Amino acid sequence: MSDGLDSLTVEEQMTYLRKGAVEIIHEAELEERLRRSAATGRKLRVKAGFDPTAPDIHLGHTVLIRKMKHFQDLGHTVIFLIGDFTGLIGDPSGRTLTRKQLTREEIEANAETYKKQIYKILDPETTVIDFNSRWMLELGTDGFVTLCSRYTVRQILERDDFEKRLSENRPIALHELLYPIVQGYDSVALEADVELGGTDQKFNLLVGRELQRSYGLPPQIVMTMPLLEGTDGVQKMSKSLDNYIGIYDDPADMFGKVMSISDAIMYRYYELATDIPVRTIETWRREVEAGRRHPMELKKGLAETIVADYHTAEAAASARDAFETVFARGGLPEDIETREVAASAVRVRLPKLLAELGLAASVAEAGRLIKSGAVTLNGDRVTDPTVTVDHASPGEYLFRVGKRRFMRMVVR
RNA sequence: GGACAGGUGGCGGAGUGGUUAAACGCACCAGACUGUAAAUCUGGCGCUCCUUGCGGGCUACGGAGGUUCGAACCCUCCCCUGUCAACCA
Repeated sequence: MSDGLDSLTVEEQMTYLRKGAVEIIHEAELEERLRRSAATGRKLRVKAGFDPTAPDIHLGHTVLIRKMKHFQDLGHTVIFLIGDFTGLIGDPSGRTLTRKQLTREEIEANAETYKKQIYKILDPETTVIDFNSRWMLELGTDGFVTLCSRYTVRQILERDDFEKRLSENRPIALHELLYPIVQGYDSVALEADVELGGTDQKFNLLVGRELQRSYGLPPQIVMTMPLLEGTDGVQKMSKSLDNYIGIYDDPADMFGKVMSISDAIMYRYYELATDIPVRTIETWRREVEAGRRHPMELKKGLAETIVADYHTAEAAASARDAFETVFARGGLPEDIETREVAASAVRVRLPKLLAELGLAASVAEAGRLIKSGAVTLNGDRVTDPTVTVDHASPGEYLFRVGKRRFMRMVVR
């Protein structure tokens, strides 16, 4: 899809880059820089920062990464910045306490994980990966103090989060105030032309502008992207809320998770997590509203598109087949995990067995699931938690817990 | 260092000596209804053991001790958070 995009006019490039963005500060500046870039051949330096502690990328992150890709498509330099120094602070949220310091090895390992994932979207040949400890450590304590002198407490406290916590009498650790400064200085060190971030990053991105100005550099253009809601459809997608779709989720999982989102949020996923043009999405939406298209079909299409993006078209097609088999026709998935167990004379109670097989979090939990009718053994619903399973002779058992947990146990 | 307020389950938030594994709400899980959607309704929501019983054991209300037949609740010390005060005495 990157073919021929570098021959677009500046107007066309602007349209391409605007897609999905919440805010661009300022459009005129971006346009000007694109124009100059076209004239001089100097590529824009586009930066986005990532947390070194959480290298598991989910669909929410891809909204930003896709935007990076758009710049890449236009021939600009994209810098994937791993905030290994910033990671010591942790972006202030009021919830996060000081994070544990990662070792060099852990950071390297996480970086590798990142690479594997982002190269599903970004071009491995041209993407620049950098670490902010590179210049932060070099800065030294004295340099850091000097850096801090360029910003005032009042300016930092403008940040909504700080203001809120202050008024609610909740603590703010001193080092949290430094986070925006460090992130802003990254833009100085990298001489960034553009910084991308989620809407929640706006303050930090703007600090970058101020600091660059203070250092006599042209202030970066700030572009914010929406935060994609998680599978619950309400809160932003995040690992800690367990409402995320990881791009490394296996095809069946990924397909199922997409299918579980609400119809209302489906269009947003289409818009932010796929490359399908907005016009097409709008057409579909109207068709659904007019009753000419079934929302479930549209959602299956979404799930298939997303799975294909991070796996393969074949994997996506078979995930769809499996989904239809299991849920539309009440059948069984093809690839049920099988556990082999040696025969023994011991009769094991079902709750304990389910816990041991990993089908329930604990024995107590398994008992509850059984009582609530969530468990079937070889297709028969079991509601008595005292049922035991015979291990004595070879045989095969098929467990189903809830709608989506299956396991086959073979006794030999 | 001082005065005052506060620290309860994933989160919010009741409870202030005795059926309190801890009200209620959110989140979460399961069931029903469906399109594995949403909404709605129902049940559940620390761990473990067994003879599954309004059963036994263990763990839990910032931490450590103590008082008591019995403590989240009272006392002591400690840790943490916030508010006020702080300098011209």
